[in-house]
Amino acid sequence: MTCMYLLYMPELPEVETVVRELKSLEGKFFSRVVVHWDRTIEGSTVEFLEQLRRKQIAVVFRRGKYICIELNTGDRITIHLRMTGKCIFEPSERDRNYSRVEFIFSDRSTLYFVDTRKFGRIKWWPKQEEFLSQLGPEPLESEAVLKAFLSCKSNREVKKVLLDQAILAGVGNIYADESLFLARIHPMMPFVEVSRLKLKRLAETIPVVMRQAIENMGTTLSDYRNTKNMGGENQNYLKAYGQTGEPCCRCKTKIEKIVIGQRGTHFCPRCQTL
DNA sequence: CCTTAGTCCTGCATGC
DNA sequence: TGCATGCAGGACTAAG
Repeated sequence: MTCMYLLYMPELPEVETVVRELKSLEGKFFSRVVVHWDRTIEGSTVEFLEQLRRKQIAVVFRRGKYICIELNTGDRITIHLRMTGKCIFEPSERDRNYSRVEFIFSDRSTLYFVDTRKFGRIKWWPKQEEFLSQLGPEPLESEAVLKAFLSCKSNREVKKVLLDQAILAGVGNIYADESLFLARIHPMMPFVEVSRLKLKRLAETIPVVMRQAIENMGTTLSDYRNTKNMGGENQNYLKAYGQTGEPCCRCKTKIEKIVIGQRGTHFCPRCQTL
């Protein structure tokens, strides 16, 4: 048994789990913000700090894979965790070495943005600016997903379409593989060639996969932790992702791993045919 | 319009 | 044991 080194990718369910905890920030005032790694802030860090100065948080919500923080001024802040980003109130010793931004509030509580690989991004959006307008619909209702599919005429592989945030907002590598496995669609299949029946099946599957993962507080493979530094449970329910060489739960054929668009893709070659 | 490759980053795994 | 190398990847950008 080889020890698999798996990365964590915060997708919609992981971000949703974090956002639910970050709701505790609503009503708090920024007291001091410290930026340790400048590139974490998109745009001008000086302006970022200026715009947050003494402002109050009104609402915390999620859009796709973005954590959204709306201020009383109507301006917003987005946090994208990318690969290894974490929002933590009580960092471990190790976490402290990778703390990129710290938000200190007037009640003396502190939110640490910890990010080993420095891919995560935090951005301030003025009230009047168009906000995350390039994102597709949320993949939590099968009707919305089917509608998005039916208006998509892409010739790209179905897996690539699922990862395209402009088509659906929030699906990432893990849940794309899981959804395609459950819907029995080969990830390499050109999207336009997927039958109407299979598209309908996929549209019904994705929200189920997402909701189940939210219920399980997300998938923890290596780095994912919620704000209390605890992992989720959904990794125990994965049927395709990270199961390379393991028997398919339906037909016992070994799960294979291929690369599509520079991303590891797991599927059952018997259940998911071209 | 499309698709592909490169970029950012670092820890961990592998190989010699 | 130690050191070099390569791999992973979300979103963006540049090139073809």
